[in-house]
Amino acid sequence: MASRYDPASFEQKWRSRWKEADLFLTREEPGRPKFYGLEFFPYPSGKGLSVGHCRNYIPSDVVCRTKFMQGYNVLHPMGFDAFGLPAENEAIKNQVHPGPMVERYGDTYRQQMDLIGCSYDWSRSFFSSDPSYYKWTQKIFKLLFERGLAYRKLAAVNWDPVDQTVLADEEVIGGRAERSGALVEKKWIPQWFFKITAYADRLLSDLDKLDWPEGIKNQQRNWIGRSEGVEFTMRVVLPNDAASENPPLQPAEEEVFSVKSPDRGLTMTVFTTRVDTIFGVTFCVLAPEHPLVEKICLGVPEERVEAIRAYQAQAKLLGDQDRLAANREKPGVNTGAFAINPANGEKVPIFLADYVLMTYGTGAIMAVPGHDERDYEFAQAYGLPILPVIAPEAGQLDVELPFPAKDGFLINSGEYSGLSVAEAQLRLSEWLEALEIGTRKVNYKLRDWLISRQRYWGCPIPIMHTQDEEMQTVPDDCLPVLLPEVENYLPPGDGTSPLALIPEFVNTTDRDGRLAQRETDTMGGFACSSWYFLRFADPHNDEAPFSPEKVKSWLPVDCYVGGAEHAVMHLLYARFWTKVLYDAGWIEFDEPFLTLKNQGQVLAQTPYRKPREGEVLSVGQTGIQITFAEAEALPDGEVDWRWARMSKSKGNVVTPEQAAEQFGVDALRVFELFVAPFEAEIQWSNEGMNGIVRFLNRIFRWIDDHRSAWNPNWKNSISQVENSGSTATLRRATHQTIAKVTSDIDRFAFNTAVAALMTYLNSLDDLSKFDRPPHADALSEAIESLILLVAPMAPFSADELWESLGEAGFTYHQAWPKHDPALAAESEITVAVQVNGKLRDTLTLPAGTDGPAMEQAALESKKVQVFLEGKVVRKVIVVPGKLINIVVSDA
RNA sequence: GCCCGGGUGGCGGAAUGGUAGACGCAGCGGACUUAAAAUCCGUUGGUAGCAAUACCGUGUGGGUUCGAGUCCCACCCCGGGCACCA
Repeated sequence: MASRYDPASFEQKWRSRWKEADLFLTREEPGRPKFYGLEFFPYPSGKGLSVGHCRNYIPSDVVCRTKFMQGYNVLHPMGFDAFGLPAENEAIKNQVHPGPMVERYGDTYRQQMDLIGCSYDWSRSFFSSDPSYYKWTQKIFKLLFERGLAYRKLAAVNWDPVDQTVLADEEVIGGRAERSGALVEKKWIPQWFFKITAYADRLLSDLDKLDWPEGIKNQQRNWIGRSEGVEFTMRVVLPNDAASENPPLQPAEEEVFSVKSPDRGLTMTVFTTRVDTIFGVTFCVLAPEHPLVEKICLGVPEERVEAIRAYQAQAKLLGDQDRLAANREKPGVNTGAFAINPANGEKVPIFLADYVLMTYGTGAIMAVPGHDERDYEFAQAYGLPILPVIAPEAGQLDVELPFPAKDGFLINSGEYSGLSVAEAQLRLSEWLEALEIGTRKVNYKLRDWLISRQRYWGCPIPIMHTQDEEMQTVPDDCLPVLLPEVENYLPPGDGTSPLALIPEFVNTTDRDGRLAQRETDTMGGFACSSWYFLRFADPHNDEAPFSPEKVKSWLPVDCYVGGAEHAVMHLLYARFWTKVLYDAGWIEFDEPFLTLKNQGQVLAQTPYRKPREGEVLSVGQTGIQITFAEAEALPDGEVDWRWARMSKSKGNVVTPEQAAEQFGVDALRVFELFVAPFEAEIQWSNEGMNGIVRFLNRIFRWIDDHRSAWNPNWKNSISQVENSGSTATLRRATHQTIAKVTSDIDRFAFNTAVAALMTYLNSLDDLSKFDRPPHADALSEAIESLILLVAPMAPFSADELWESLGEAGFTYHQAWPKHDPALAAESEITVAVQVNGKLRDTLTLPAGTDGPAMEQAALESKKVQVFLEGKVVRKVIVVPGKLINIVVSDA
């Protein structure tokens, strides 16, 4: 009999029974509400799951199990993000083929997820590397291509000279390859992009309708980086170009930067968000690779050209990371050319400097050193004039520069002086527009999504290059373009894809039957994870990526759970694809994830020590991490134990297998739910786990002690039971707990839900203080409620307890308890009595005591009267059922 | 530098503007035991007091309010993200 929590005796039994019964097969009964609970698509690493990863899966599982018991049709699927660089790199390291390797790793994940009791419908599972899945990834690529949202252009990639391979941006940290540690070089290769910038505005504005953590939404807003400003054209004059001294202003052109033939006068277009500072322009800056530089070189003296060329060469060598390094002095070069400020006709020098980026705005700026910190630094370095044109107060002339703030008034700005910044921005933009040299414009920091990888292990891009150098999509009936089975998939090292070395793959025929060559790039892993949540609704469809009806019945995802590290990449890409599919009419919603939750990490005690003589700590490093064996060997005082994120490299990982062995799965689950709020970090501790084991033990014992009272038909007879004494007390506790646990799970407050169950258990033990035990039906209600309320959190124990009552089947199939507010209501209220806001007494009064009666009882209190002596009562605040505050003052 | 979070007992944490510290861990006292473990009961913010009780307490300083951990302003510290985007 189950008299204590002995997981070894029942866990495996229930795991097998759930499997035999296909317990978690998705129910699709008409007439029930639906709930789609999903966790981030994991890449199955060879290291397996730690109890840290479980923090993602357990809470989500609790919600899905609860929703099912509440009568929902629940979709709770799991699959694996198998394509991509992490898998390929690991396979290279192990000298195996990535396909079988990843499948093996996925199986391990699945076993571990089953171990911890996740309620996944495995019949819907897939790997993103399955041809039956990536066929449809290719189909969606074609849709993007056909809608003009996938294009190919020459672009710089991150090249790792040690590993001889291209790296994704996220594999480059601080300019160095994450794995090899080599300085990443720039390499120019034709690349595929998705035109996510076309959706920038919608991706930004639709954030407002999502129930996501504010921090994540903010990160996306920053990443998209919308800014409103003005783009306008400036005339460019060259030193030996006397003819162009005073030509008329040319109208603005459509293109981003307009370059005109020298005989008609050169112009440059700049973008600014601070058109109000236009009178403060003392120079202009072009990005080093700006096309106008070529024209300028034709009209400046030879020594200038040499300096320009030298600077361009130097700038080209620098990787982006070096360029963006903090606190770096700003190098640049004076071109010798000048721009004319349209506001005041002044001639200012044009510089080249790499602090201006060719990839943002027009690649050219008007520099206002008085009101921009970057321009200020540059002006100081090159001895350029710095002029104040905005002051905190109207008319104030002594402004401390740089003054970048936007709340101020114009000075030194001709007829615009005295206006506020906002007013001046409006008037000056209108003026530039009227002159037809400028236009208001919105720019985004967001860049197009670089999708191609010159690597083997990815979804092939379904494009053919014809003999006429056209690009054709592979016809639907030829999909999928299968990834060829090869022995050697190593990158060749020259920046081409390994697929390019396989003639049988490359050579094909185009739609007209002529010879053609396949695209040999593959898609980065983020493409595959941008639609997997749709496939789960209809995972075995071989006619289409999904049937619109099935997607309509399950999507959007009601609750999406994963780590905050995917705040921008995956979540932005998935939103983008969803909007494209919506625009194409494939689906009827344009946001995939209504609610998003980020779980906190799991930290473990990790040993560090102080640096020894001769050891130098790098910036930000506060100690030297040591192994547990080293820590053992050192004297206590020399080891500095800190909380650090669990990771294999730190040697502080606890696996779910270890936790299950030592404490049982249910203890693991309840611990992770209880020890801190869902979003917060938790600290792994064996003492904490022991506390949970104690709690589970007490549940088993209490139910064992009261099993003789169990009446399976209590629901039919309990309404006849007199509700008084210990029976009333018990039923009140039961119904209060049902209410609390239900609402806490609903709001992801699992820690307080567990606490409520612990409180409940304490009150069950207190029942022994009554002379008469509660009625057997009330006890039965308590037994059943307790088992069912813990079931989503500790499902193995719940089923074991349920069976120990003589009941058949699974708690998963029982209806979630409902609370009766009348039974939950307190018969007495505890009222706080304050004098001048300080607590002086608490009174116990019958529930429903009205305000005046409360006030009277408070004034009669002896403890209170002590504080009223010699005072005058000015006012009495009464919060019915809660509190009385008597405001007094000296007489 | 900018943008988000967050500072509450020895520790993890709880608290729709209304009794701060629920619940748990650790500690202390006791019961059971030959003993220990386990279990059970009690106790535990600080200071003073035999006690009743009083005073002080939610990072710091102000403010709003009958009443502030909670709202507002300024600042300090910690964690995370972004970082020359004109």
